[in-house]
Amino acid sequence: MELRHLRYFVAVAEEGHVTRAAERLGMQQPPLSQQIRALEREVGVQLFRRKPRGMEMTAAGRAFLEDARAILTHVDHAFAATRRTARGEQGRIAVGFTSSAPFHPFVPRVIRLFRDGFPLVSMAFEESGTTELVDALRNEKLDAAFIRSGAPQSSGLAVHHLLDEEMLAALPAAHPLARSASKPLTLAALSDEAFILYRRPVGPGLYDAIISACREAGFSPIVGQEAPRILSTLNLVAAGLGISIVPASLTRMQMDGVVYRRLKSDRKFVAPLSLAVRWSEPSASVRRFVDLARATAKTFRAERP
Amino acid sequence: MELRHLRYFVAVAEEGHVTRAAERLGMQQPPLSQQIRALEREVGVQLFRRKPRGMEMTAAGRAFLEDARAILTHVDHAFAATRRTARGEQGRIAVGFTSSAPFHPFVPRVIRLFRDGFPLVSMAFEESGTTELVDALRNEKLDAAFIRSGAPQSSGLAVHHLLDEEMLAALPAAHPLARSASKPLTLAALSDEAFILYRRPVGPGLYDAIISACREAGFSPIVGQEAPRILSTLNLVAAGLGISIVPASLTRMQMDGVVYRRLKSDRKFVAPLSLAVRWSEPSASVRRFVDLARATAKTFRAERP
DNA sequence: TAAAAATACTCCATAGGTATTTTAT
DNA sequence: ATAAAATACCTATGGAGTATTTTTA
Repeated sequence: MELRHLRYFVAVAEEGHVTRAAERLGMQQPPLSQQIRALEREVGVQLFRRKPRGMEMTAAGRAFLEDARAILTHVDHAFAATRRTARGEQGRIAVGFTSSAPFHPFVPRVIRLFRDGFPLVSMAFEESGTTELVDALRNEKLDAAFIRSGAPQSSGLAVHHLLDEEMLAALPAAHPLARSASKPLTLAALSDEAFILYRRPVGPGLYDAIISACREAGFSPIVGQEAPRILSTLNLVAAGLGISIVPASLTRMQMDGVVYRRLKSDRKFVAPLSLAVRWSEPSASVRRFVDLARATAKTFRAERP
Repeated sequence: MELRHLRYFVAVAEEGHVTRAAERLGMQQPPLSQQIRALEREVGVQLFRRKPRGMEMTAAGRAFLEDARAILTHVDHAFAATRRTARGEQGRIAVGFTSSAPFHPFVPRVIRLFRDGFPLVSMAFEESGTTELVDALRNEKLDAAFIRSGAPQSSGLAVHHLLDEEMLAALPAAHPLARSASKPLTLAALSDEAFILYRRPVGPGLYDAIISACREAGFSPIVGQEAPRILSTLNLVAAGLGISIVPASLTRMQMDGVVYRRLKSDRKFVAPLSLAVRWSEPSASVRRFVDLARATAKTFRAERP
């Protein structure tokens, strides 16, 4: 059986005459007659009663007509859906991010824009440490991940740098340096403080950025506690266990007992926000997502120079 | 596009290799390759990525695979359903009956047996007068109807006689003849009574049977009230407005104020119960229903000689 | 008898087969 | 170097066309 048989059957059923159906199909009557008979032979059921003035459907024919129509429209829908999928307008995309990423207003904005632009692409989200995210990308559990590193730490992934974000000192409110808000704080001034850092394996991007910035400022930071999630560092700072350096977007979390201060340094002290995807053969919706993220980052940078 | 393309696509998708898929399909690799390319060209979308060791589906290919499988199983289901319909095992059947028919235990029994034997045939029921039933059969609103006539009153219908049912006199409880239950009642004894009859146009079968039985007994019955439904006649009898003659199965309705008495006559005084169907091209499920009704009637007659 | 479907045949488009080349690791 | 897909070319099945016959109300 071929779809041709269904198309022919529907035409004959709707016209009630082989001759008229053949006309509608742009073919001759005899081959159409033959195909209909072939169909009846294959199903093993008489679908039409031959009357001197046309064809009349049997009960079995009426039953088959419904299915035939449904199958043909299903084929059309399948084609349309596949084309949309190829264009990236339909499908599914799983997005991950490190715990610090969603605080940056850029991230929800991109997701909102993507939702609006590609409503037929369903999205799934997951938050976890950078190493887990990278693994998930490799195993195809995720399609894209917002991370805080500028360059790919391992092959197989493409890391698109989107934005640089200023780093701020997070100090306990009781700390002496928390009061003198007038003059800018230098990194060097923090050389004797215990640093509370986001644990390296879960967030190597931020960790390394802080360590190397301190090195450039001429000292090796004293690492006190290490926290598993970015918000935990703020809790530890609030508890007076040390100071930390966090991306500026964290100020959205106004936490009691924590004071943020800008850092003055000769070099810009920033943390990157990037989007990592599998290097090879990303699906069209992932490409769309990356394109949208990069374009949005550009307008974002233009908004806040 | 033809179903062939879907079958080939599914095979290649499942095997991951054109060569292996060709083997499974019992054909050679090159024509299969060509058909897959033809499919991709028609959809306008790349469904596979050609790798040095096989074919890898794209996101669009995965989307299409689901639909392709669904379409192919839909085709199988359509075939199976059509065959069942042709065998009368699936479909829909609309059954009508005159108001007196459902009291006969035969009718619910047939319906129950049909339900059990052909669970995929959905049934619809309708009760109305014989003329309406006949019209409904002609307009294909009904497929079969239980009526009370022995022969087709109009062409286009086949009337299958199923059972003969004894007719009883229904008398008001206060009536003198209602007491002497010992000696059999003759029709002639009722010649001076007012007959309450089921209105002729709604039930010509019963009406004519009663009139002609009276004629044979040597009198023309005095027709008092006419009732639109068989139960109404009993109400009128109970009210003392006259006597009536009804099929024996009506005794299932034990109505206060009505007494039933058997009739003694030289000829058997019976009312027929028949099943009417369209004469031409009944659907297989209707044929099944008729066959079952006739077979059941036979066993029924054997049970109650 | 007349309109429509079925049959008989012819033809050719194309699905499928055979042999070979190209491709990518 | 090798496995697999693509290309080139050939064959033949069967879908479609033409002419004619059969069917039944």
